[in-house]
Amino acid sequence: MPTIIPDIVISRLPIYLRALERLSQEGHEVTSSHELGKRLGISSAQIRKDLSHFGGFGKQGTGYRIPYLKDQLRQVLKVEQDWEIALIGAGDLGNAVARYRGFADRGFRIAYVFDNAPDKVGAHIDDFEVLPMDRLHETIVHNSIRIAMIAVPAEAAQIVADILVEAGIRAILNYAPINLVVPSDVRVQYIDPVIHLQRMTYYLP
Amino acid sequence: MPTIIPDIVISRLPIYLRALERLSQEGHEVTSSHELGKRLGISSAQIRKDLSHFGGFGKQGTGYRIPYLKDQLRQVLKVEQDWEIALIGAGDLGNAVARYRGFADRGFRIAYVFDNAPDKVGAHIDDFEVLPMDRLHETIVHNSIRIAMIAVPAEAAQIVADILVEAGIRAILNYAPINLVVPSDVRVQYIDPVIHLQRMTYYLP
DNA sequence: TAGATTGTTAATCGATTAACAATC
DNA sequence: TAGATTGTTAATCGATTAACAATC
Repeated sequence: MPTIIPDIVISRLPIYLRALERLSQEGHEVTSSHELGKRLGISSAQIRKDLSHFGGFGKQGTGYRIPYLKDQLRQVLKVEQDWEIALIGAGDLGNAVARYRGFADRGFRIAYVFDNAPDKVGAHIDDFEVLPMDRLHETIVHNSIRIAMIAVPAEAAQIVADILVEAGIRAILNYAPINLVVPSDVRVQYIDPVIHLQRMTYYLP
Repeated sequence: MPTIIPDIVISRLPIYLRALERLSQEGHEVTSSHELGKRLGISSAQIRKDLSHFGGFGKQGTGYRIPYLKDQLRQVLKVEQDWEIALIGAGDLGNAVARYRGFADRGFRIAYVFDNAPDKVGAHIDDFEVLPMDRLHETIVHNSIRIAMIAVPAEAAQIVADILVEAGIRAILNYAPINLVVPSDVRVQYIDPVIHLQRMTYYLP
């Protein structure tokens, strides 16, 4: 697409895609901006507007064919094939992330797990072996990995991020509760449950 | 405060608080909207505007005293004391969440863990015992729990949410990758790593 | 005092919504 | 055809930014 799409639009596409996958599972073949909006608590106008940035995916009178729209969104988001991910940190959280079944079929596959604790290196989590941190750089470079997840303690997160960026990582999902400093062409997303909780307590009596 | 504060402002306050905690740890006593903004990639004007909704926390010429501002933000967000949380789901993810040390000192404490798998009920995760699901309702009511975290498979999440709402839960942090339907006076926040990843792949070449 | 930085106002920018012609 | 729903335009709404007087 020629014009630049607002990031806030991009941020909603995965939500639409997730809802469409759910609708598929429930046996639906077709949906409408109205139905989707009601499920998601979003106005139907916004959904139509968002989708129209990428083309006309629907039909007047009938709505959207779910398999087609899913496919189109996957293409837009570039998740038709699986991206290999490097996971750094094999503690409780890293373990849980490594075992999480939810990445499959949604565009991602954890390919390598790293840690620097001597008692963890060489251990197995399901099918993969925990690799030592000194193999991090070479592994990323060699396998052209573009995405990494950080699941190390806050103190180590920035150091890990620096190595990742240096090795060519361009997208980081950071589970450590600190802000990372990275070059502007590297994207970072944060997962910090406390941030979400604090956002809700404001409204509690 | 009399006027209603935009939710987008509220959503940034926990980020500010986290950054202030970090600055404290690094030994800073004072900061400015400019310094804070540079760290967070937010304009200084926005930070001043956001904070000014709740009062004048700074001093012209010198900026903000960090301990004072932290304190004020904690009060605004209602996280000066710890909220007790019920965690539902003691699988890999539930385990990792239950063991996570990051809730302490940020306003939260996991108080109860539930699961319905016979091999998990009665087991211990650190100091707490996994309770059976049929004790969920009574435990929440009895202890006036207001916040819950859902870490069960997607198929079970809505059923669990219904029980939680019925029992008086008013804020839910949902780790299951589905949209929950709840009454409008119940807040839900979602943690789905795939959503964040898909938001980043759009920008990858 | 001079320099710095706040809190706030007004201007700008951008996102959401309402409405409707097009059309399946 | 009649009913439904899209894609899009224009209007509204809200959020961000720029600028500056106040003042530490």
